Amino acid sequence: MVRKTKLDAELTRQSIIDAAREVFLARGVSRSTLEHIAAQAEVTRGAVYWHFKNKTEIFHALRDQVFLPLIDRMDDTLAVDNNDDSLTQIEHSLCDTVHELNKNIKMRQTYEIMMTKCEYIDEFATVLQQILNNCSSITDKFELAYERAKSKNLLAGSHSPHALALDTHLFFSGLLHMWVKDTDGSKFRFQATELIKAHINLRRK
Amino acid sequence: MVRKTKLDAELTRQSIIDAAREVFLARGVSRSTLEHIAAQAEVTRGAVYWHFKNKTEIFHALRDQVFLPLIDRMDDTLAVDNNDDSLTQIEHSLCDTVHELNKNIKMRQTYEIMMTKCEYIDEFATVLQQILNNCSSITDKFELAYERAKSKNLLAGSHSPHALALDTHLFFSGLLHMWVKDTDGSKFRFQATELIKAHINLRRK
DNA sequence: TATTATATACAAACATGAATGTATGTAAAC
DNA sequence: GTTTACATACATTCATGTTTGTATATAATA
Repeated sequence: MVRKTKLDAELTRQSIIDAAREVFLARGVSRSTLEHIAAQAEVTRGAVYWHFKNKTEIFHALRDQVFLPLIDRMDDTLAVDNNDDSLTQIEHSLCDTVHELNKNIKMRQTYEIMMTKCEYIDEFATVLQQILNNCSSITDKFELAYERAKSKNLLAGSHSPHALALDTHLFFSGLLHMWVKDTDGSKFRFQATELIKAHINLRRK
Repeated sequence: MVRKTKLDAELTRQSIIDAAREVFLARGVSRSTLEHIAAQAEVTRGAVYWHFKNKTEIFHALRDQVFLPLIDRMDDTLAVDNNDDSLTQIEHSLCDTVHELNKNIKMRQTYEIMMTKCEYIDEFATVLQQILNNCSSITDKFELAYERAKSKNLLAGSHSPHALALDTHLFFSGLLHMWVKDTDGSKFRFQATELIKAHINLRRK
């Protein structure tokens, strides 16, 4: 078989991305060769070079497919200003993210790659900056939610929504990092939801 | 010059480690070659191979020099059961770590390498496990300190020392990650101390 | 103490493998 | 007939590990 239909080609492209995810996860980005990826996708390097300029481009394609949607999703669950308890809303947003990571293997693997199997240098360094930006966007959403909680008199103590939001953001960053590193699930994954609840309960009146 | 005195040789060894830190930071561990490191240390690869088996061994030497001491230091500041306010003790322990990272360039660079410039695969994977272990050791120390705080009736609310310790640990993990990524210091570094204070104040009665 | 032997601390050269990118070939889709 | 979607072959670079050479520090010996 040689020349495929457009659909076939798109499937090939996707299978290369999927293969890259497996290979990156197993060998780390830098030690993964295009030959590894091609073999895993059951094509030759020719196909890989046809669809992608180089390994970096595959990496970015992989990232865009699952990482960005997760950010958007968090944004969404936080944005809605329904008449729910705002603290519960934050809690749900965090739990939802963890839940999504739990059930979505591709997303989980991609996250693991991005956090522990790649080096943020040169062309990857910009990714770090993007992560920081996404983070401050999410922190802003937290802050708004905490402000709503404050105005509804749901908060214990008299802490500023801004400080609370930063604290929650750092907590969740830490949780995600540990969640990813805890591959056997014995330390964090099994109790992630409880940790989130406890974190939010610290703030409840 | 060829054969040096034992002291000279030790200086050479150290300069190779220092060179590796610079090179790792600039190019990432995987893209750093022994030639790069040798050049930075102003020796040849012959010297590098004399002192180290390979790049991995240099990495571990680098890590042991600054990473382990930092863990020990945290352990120490937390272990003492003086009659200080236990919450302040935790706060000081965290601030002290941040302060150390601020003033100790080598430590800061090494931390940055370990967090964003290396891939945790194969021989490095064990490092991840060690990190997790160190973390739970520190979490235990937090928990003991929170128990002391509770018995002295310093805590707001009725949260368990265990939950508080985990929350603090995750907060601090997140903070360190962001602190490292925030290389220009505009988002986290400048207010790390305030963030820590705010985190602890959430717990104060 | 002077001489000799040996191990040390590298430098320099070499040999090898592996990854990359490119160029070319080709059969089927359009 | 032309372009597409690859496979195959080729050229080049580059990093690694090893081997060899060598001047000197240091230990052994006389």
